[in-house]
Amino acid sequence: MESPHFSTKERILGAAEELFARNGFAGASLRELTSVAKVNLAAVNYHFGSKDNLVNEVFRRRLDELSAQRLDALARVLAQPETSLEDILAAFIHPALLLSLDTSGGATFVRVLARAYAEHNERLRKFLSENYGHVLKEFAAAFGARLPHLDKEELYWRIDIIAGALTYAMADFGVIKRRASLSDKVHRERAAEHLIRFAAAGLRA
Amino acid sequence: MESPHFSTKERILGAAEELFARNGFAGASLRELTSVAKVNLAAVNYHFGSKDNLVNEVFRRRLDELSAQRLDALARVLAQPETSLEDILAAFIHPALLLSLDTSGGATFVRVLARAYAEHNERLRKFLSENYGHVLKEFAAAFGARLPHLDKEELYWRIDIIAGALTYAMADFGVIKRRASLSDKVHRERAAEHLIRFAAAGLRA
DNA sequence: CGATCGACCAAACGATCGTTTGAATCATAC
DNA sequence: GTATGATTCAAACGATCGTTTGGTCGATCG
Repeated sequence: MESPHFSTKERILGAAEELFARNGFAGASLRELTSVAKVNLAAVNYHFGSKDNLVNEVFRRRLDELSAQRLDALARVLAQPETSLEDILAAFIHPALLLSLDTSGGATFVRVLARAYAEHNERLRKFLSENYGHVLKEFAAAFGARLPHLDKEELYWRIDIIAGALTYAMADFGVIKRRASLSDKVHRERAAEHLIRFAAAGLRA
Repeated sequence: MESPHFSTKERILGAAEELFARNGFAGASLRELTSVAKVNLAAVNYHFGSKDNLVNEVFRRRLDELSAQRLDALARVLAQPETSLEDILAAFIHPALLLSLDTSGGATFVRVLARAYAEHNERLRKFLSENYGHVLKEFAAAFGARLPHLDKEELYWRIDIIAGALTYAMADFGVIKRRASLSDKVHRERAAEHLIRFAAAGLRA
């Protein structure tokens, strides 16, 4: 699964990403995880202290860059003379799309992200909120400035729905499978286009 | 939690609904479950055979009626001289809204439903698809007849996004909490209104 | 060379899991 | 009243979980 020239910590993180996506956090055992990573069972506690902290590090490895890319893209479109809702939505969605196209684990991580939304794990939610909550806040402000006809409550509702739909779509949660003739790349790019148009229309309604 | 005049099977189903919503299917142990239900540990295997089958029965208890109500509502709006997208969406969403307002476990069950979407449990997905997949098929046909400008692929994508957003919204997945001044009933009714308008606009785009 | 320290390993720890067992208890029918 | 079948019960089963232990390996340095 993971080439042997990766370090022990990297192999553990890679296997964790894989198994967390497939079986959830509680459903992935350290024994299966260390077996996939080809490391000793005790290596997880040695390098990461505990399984809980391993979960945190799996997120930190990807979210630092994803959040930076999203904020970069947002700043870039806000610097334009005119910024459409579609631009802001693209700034949010495209970095996640790029990550989902990454062949070295990024695609798997997007599914792990969806797991985090779904499981109500209070410890994990706190970690994510404390470390990456400011990203959502900045996007909410950008939307709000361009939707003055929506009061704060209604705006929050719609952003909430968009975040849910995005998570759902990016993680391939749906029952409908892509057509075999379409490559994964094309499949995901179309999903992003649909989602942006869908969300923009919903926000303006 | 559950009044003692309920039968053992009913107390088990009620406690299972509660704990599955809070901790997921794998995360809810039979020991905590039977403790909440005030029944013996062995009662689950005696009355339901296994934990897996208990999960199935928790769904069957609610989904039979929910599916019937959705199909009833769909047939009713399709019998009208003119049927809008909003009508069809309401036929899908309103029964779930009613269930989420039910104070005797229905509200909890909606969160269990969202768990089923989130967890990729193959066994459970197969059970749900085999028993209730025809409902989604009928709604897809109704949408498709009114959206001739969308090819099949695009239509499926949008319905998929709507189903995800609905699941997300109804289960109160979002981080944004409702204002304390709003009652739960008003809160959920507004969510349904927003979702219907949002989804209709997205489908027409 | 011997000492040192981080990395790795097999093995075991205590806890918890779903499930099974066999006896006790209850209601119902004769 | 007593036999019968369904239900409930305490207790234990084997399996698996995250974690810890104590020792071994191997590179680095004085």
